Amino acid sequence: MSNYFHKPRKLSDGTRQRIQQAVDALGFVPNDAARTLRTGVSPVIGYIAFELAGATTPEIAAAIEQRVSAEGMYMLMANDTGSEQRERSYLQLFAKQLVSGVIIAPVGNVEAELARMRSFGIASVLSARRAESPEQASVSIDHVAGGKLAAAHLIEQGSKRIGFVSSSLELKQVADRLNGALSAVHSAPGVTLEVIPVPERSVEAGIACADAIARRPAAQRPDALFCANDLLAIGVVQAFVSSKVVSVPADIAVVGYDDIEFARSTIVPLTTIRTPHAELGTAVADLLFAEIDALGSAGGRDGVVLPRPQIEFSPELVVRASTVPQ
Amino acid sequence: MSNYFHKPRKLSDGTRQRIQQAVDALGFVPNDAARTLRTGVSPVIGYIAFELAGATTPEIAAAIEQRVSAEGMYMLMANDTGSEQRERSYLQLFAKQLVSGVIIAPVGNVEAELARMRSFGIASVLSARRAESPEQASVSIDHVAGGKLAAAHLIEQGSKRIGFVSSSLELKQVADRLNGALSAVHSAPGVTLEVIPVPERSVEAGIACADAIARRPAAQRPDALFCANDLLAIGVVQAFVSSKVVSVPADIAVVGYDDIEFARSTIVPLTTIRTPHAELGTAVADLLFAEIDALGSAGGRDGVVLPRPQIEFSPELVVRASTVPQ
DNA sequence: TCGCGGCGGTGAATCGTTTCAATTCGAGGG
DNA sequence: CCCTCGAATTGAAACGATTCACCGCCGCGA
Repeated sequence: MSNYFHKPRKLSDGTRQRIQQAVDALGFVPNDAARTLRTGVSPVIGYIAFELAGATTPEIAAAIEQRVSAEGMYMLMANDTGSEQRERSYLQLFAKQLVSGVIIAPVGNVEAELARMRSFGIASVLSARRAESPEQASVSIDHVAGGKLAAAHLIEQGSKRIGFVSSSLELKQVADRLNGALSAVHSAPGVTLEVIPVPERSVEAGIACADAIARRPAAQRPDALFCANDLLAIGVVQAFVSSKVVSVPADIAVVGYDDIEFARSTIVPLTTIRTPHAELGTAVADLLFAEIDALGSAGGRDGVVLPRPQIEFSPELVVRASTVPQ
Repeated sequence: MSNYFHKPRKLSDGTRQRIQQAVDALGFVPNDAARTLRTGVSPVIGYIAFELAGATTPEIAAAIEQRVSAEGMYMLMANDTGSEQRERSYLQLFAKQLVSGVIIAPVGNVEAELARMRSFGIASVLSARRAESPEQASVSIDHVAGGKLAAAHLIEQGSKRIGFVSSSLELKQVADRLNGALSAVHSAPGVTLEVIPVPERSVEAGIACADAIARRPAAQRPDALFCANDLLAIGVVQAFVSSKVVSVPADIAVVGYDDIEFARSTIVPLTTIRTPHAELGTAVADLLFAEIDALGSAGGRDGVVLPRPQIEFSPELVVRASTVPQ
């Protein structure tokens, strides 16, 4: 009866019906473990993302899922909750399960592990972070350019004293934004940049930060704030609006980062840096399929690995009322 | 060498070291497919949730993941994007993969499929929806009680004409909220409830809805709005505040639903119904492990299935400024 | 009528792990 | 010194789907 599944065209109608009945009657369920064992491939793609709750992850995941399902495959997500150890153990789980490919937006450095997995046939794409090794495919966002865009826009609007509001500069994505902003500031004479640290990247941290700034003497306040993400920016704007001491954007202009759904529907719509999530997800999925093919055809033949694509998306500036008076 | 993995205590030190070296040298990776094929179980729990982007899902997922990982197992998520067909295909994927258990917050009706899966040994817990069959374990939230709480609170604050803002009453969770609200209204003489439909449950839909209400003659406006979720409520409040025609809560009080993170940090902090997400996630995971045990020990012995637990959480009212003047 | 070719169908080997039975080895007691 | 017992180790069977080789049957052409 094995032909029923993999070579249906070779079966006569009679036999097909006979088997069909048996399948229905017995409630037969094919065993994927056996199939994977025999064929060495599984129809699933693994996606590991930290910060599931983040506003960007779901959109990316949906885009990947769409491409993956169009290919007749499945995407299974694992969310390490920011734990590097958990992240690794999920990578190993996927490796043991012989998934067809892995997409990972990592917390820690996983390139060595990915290289090892590649050596026995599991393709991977690094997402949201540029790979250090040329053999590792990646799709990332140019956050330096994003930071530069934001700062340049503020400078263009006449800001002279810019505050960069952020937590943990250890996260590369955030450090890049600062570096981009700094480069824009450096090429603009007379403009200064102050780093204003906050405990976390949340609305509440933004509110607290804005309150602190509002309490400064007016002369010591920055005239613009570039927040490391939209949550912070939303908190900042809200606090300023409520306090009535500082007006946005007249006294202080505010730029966020990410263009989350809320950004456009806050009380003062937020100028922000849009990172193309859906496009990124689609690109990641496409690249992964390319990697799977490459590994399947060339990978086995020799030890030489060609440099793999490292795609980088450029974010764009979205101007709204928080920097430009209406 | 098989003993190396499953009976390490039965090996002498010498042999263990010999194998250890071989494993390291060859870069040996165990094959989970073979293991699953042989043992009939896999160390993964499947979680299928619609609306990954929803504010509640990540928190529930994190709670489940925590319990699951404490048990030495793995949780893999699949997000159908609200598609009943995709939901089913992921259920079948998990079935074919012989996962140990499945947690599902379904769009459609999947109880028959879950029963079928149970018949060959895959345990499941229905999440966020009460099971219709007594044989199906479930953990849900009593949205009727939630709706009642919200309406009762508004009535207590003196509201007489309540508007229920929502999209698609087909979603059971939403219909329940309305039913709860209706029961509170019915027992309060002189109070009326108007259903105000919106195209979707988003901030923007809330804004549009509020604008429409603000344009009504003052006498025809409701004096309170119960929104089916916090996004709608946030939009509504923001639009009222911006319009300056209607003041919250003096003219119109607003209650949301879910208590998302934003609810407490909006310009007018939102009164809302808090559903205990983390507790729900933990309860779901605990119940699933219980189901797995039950299926493993008793399930095989006879055809009789005892009624399974159907846990129901009660939501609670969180009072903030959108209903009570400060 | 006989032979050959092709198509429909069958059976066996295989994947890697687990599990259990069988075998070997060593030690200790009679 | 030999036998027995037990622990350590080895070997083989089984899980279920796939794949491929093989077999039998039918029809067509010579």
